[in-house]
Amino acid sequence: MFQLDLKSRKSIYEQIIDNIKELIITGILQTEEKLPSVRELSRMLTVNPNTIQKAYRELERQGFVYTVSGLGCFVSPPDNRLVDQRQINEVRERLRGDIMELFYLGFNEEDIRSLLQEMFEERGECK
Amino acid sequence: MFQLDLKSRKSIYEQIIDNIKELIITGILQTEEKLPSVRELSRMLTVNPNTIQKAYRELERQGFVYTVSGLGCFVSPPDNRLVDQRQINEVRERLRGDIMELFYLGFNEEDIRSLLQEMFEERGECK
Amino acid sequence: MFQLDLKSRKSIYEQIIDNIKELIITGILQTEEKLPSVRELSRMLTVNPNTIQKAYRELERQGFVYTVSGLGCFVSPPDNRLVDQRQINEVRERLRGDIMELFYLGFNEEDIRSLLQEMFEERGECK
Amino acid sequence: MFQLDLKSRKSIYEQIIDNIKELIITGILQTEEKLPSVRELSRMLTVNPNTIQKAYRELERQGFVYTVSGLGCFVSPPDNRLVDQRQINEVRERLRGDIMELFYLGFNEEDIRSLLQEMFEERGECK
DNA sequence: GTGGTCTAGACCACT
DNA sequence: GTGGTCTAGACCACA
Repeated sequence: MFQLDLKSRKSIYEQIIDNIKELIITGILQTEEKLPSVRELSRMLTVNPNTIQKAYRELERQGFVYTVSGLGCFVSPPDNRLVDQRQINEVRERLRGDIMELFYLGFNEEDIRSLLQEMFEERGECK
Repeated sequence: MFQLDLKSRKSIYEQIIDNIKELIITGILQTEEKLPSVRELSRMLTVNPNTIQKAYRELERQGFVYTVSGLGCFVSPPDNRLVDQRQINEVRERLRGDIMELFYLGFNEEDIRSLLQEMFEERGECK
Repeated sequence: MFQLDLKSRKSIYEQIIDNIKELIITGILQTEEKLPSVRELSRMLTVNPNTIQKAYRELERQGFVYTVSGLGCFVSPPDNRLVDQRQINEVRERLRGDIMELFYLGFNEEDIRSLLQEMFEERGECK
Repeated sequence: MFQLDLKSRKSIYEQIIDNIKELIITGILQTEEKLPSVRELSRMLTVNPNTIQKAYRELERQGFVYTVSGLGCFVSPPDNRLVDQRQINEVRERLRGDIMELFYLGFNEEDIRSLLQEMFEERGECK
């Protein structure tokens, strides 16, 4: 399904959230599709079940998945997902900082535009 | 100089790093300019000196400033920046995640491109 | 594990770094082996935990260990070492200074060569 | 005469000591040759005179130079220099650590031997 | 349990 | 004055 990077500074449950989000956003996990159970994913990633639980709970809070007691965890339809302006602003600010840092690292506008294009194409493929 | 957001999930020293980075990248702090001393900034932000020093040390590690013991902390000239591939990859990955999140939040490619253009223009102004 | 020299001019955290580096380089601490936790080593050496953490963080920065929050600190596999030219140059310069000092202290080229050979053999043994 | 590296982690007075030691060891500054006066060197390096003073005093303590009141500071003849076993051991230990670190950074015995040879030749030239 | 952050306050070396 | 190190002790998030 995906790999964790223990060496990363990101905590494990954040990595799980981000990975699953990405699988949903790119459409690899489709609406209403069932996610692996907590215990199953726990075994797959050799990670403490509590950690998986915490990630699932946060994904639910953000509206990406919903849980049916006794059945499991499923991908929400897109319009159930929580989209608030605050979240958009957060992403924008992060994006802004990263763009500035790329400039600082020697990238120019053109470089960044083609980097973006690359990412668009990469997304096109997984969709 | 800048304000801290104590409610932020970012730690204080990270906020300091990001703020100073931005002041340097946008040219508000110029090459060889002296940063406030550890104690001075500590007073300005009412933050413990150790926290400031931690931020300064990390900025030094990343090549944004250099420190002369007994004199203070100064903005590095651009060519002394530590540009290693690892750093670039980190930014790329963050950028990638943000772009994907924007898609999820309802942005399309065109929206993102104009967002980028906005940022380029904003940068043009402060330069 | 090792002893600190409180009379040394080297700071405590530097001594810790150097000692652990040596344990790793000589293979006494093996790849993926867990280092003592911050608090544990703190107790072993009767040194403040902050000081240990500073050492661990620097070792991480240099690529000798990696940290998993909540789990502990582990020896990096050799290929994850951060080998940047800057680091090599630092060692070279130190080496150069030491060689020159040996000349000054009355050693000649042959003396230094056999000193080197001694060190090679010593290393052969611990490997 | 020589350049200081303000970005270095070494303190300024240590850099001055090391540089002058090297000039003496390599013979660029010859026995009985007069060193620049404190004020003169202070201007040359744009460094506080107290810092120069401190470096000269330490060089004197180590036996590299001697001071004649009212006349200046002169290079000592080699046999006046202070050579104690403790000093030799310090250098040896540093050397040992550096060699080990080179191994860790991917150098093998042969690499190190030729590195050494390089340094010998470099020294031959300045002598 | 683990690491990560922060404060308050002390002491030292260097400029 | 400057930065650098260290301690003691607190609180948080994560596994």
